[in-house]
Amino acid sequence: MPKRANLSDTLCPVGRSAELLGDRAVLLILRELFFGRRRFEVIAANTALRPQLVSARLKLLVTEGIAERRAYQERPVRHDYWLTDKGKALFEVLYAMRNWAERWAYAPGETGDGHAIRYIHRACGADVGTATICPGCGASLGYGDLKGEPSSVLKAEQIARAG
Amino acid sequence: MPKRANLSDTLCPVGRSAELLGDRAVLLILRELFFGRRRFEVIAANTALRPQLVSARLKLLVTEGIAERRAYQERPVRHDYWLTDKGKALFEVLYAMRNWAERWAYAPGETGDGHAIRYIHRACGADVGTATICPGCGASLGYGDLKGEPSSVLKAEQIARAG
DNA sequence: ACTTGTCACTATGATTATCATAGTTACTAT
DNA sequence: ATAGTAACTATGATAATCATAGTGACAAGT
Repeated sequence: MPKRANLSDTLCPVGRSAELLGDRAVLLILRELFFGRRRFEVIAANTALRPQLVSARLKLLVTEGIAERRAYQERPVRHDYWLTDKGKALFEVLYAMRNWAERWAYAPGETGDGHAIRYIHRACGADVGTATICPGCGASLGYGDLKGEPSSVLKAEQIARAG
Repeated sequence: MPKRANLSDTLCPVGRSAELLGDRAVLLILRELFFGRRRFEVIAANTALRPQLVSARLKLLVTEGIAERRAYQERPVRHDYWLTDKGKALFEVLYAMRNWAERWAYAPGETGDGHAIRYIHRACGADVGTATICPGCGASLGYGDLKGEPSSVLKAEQIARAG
């Protein structure tokens, strides 16, 4: 591709988000980070992206202040990637994407019964479905409040990919 | 690019959404459709995307059941594009993207005072800020409930693009 | 000491999506 | 007959992504 027009200089907030999020690799890597998978090889395996792409996008996420590269051990030095606050704030976007897909992107029965990923409100244990306000206790829901639980069919796929 | 791996066959809902939404052109065109801009030339001008791209993505959105191509006049036949229910359901995603950018993607003072786009709850007139529940009346907010009002600086940019 | 293994990448060459610019089709208006 | 508009399509150049392979730094095992 030629040099894409840069959207960072538009004043439109959707345009600015699109500059970052309008990229499959970025979205998949963010998904991994939100699932707590922080290591390069794990991310590459789960997303099925080539290492150069993972490398390039992680660098981008770091320079954009969305992820942070940390050494998790010395000798040998090994690094992993953590979401910053700016990165964690993207949870609402990924959650909205998940909610849309749960409703619109599956054939009937494809996920077994119920959702491909169930989200549980840690504080009260309620299955929140696709809500942004806990149907059990009324609390508003953000990253950290929820625990994602893949359905058995999705879990099987993830194991196949990792293996 | 070579044939990308297709994400539609993953069971992960974020992956399925990413297959569609992980594309700058798709996001920008959706933004236009949500703003009620339905005609090819208008979309192309506002997004600054080349007509082939607009054409290709609109076709994709139609085959995915997200947009619908309608004739708005005969003699000469002219078409425009409307969001379907499946498309309208993507509002939460775009709204989350806007909310994230309003908080994280601007330098201080860059939008004048306040947000780049203000959203007003049609029913009660309250400025909802970045909420998903109206702070004025407590109603939950979806597409159709809100009226987007670009700030003066953003409006100026849009006029410049269209002109 | 030497092989094997792991992690986090980088290198190379092929493919193809997107770009910039221009052209097309089908009609209306003057 | 000429000019204009809407909604595209065609062509050739450029660069992002692909598939496959390789690298560097270290650890563990024989």
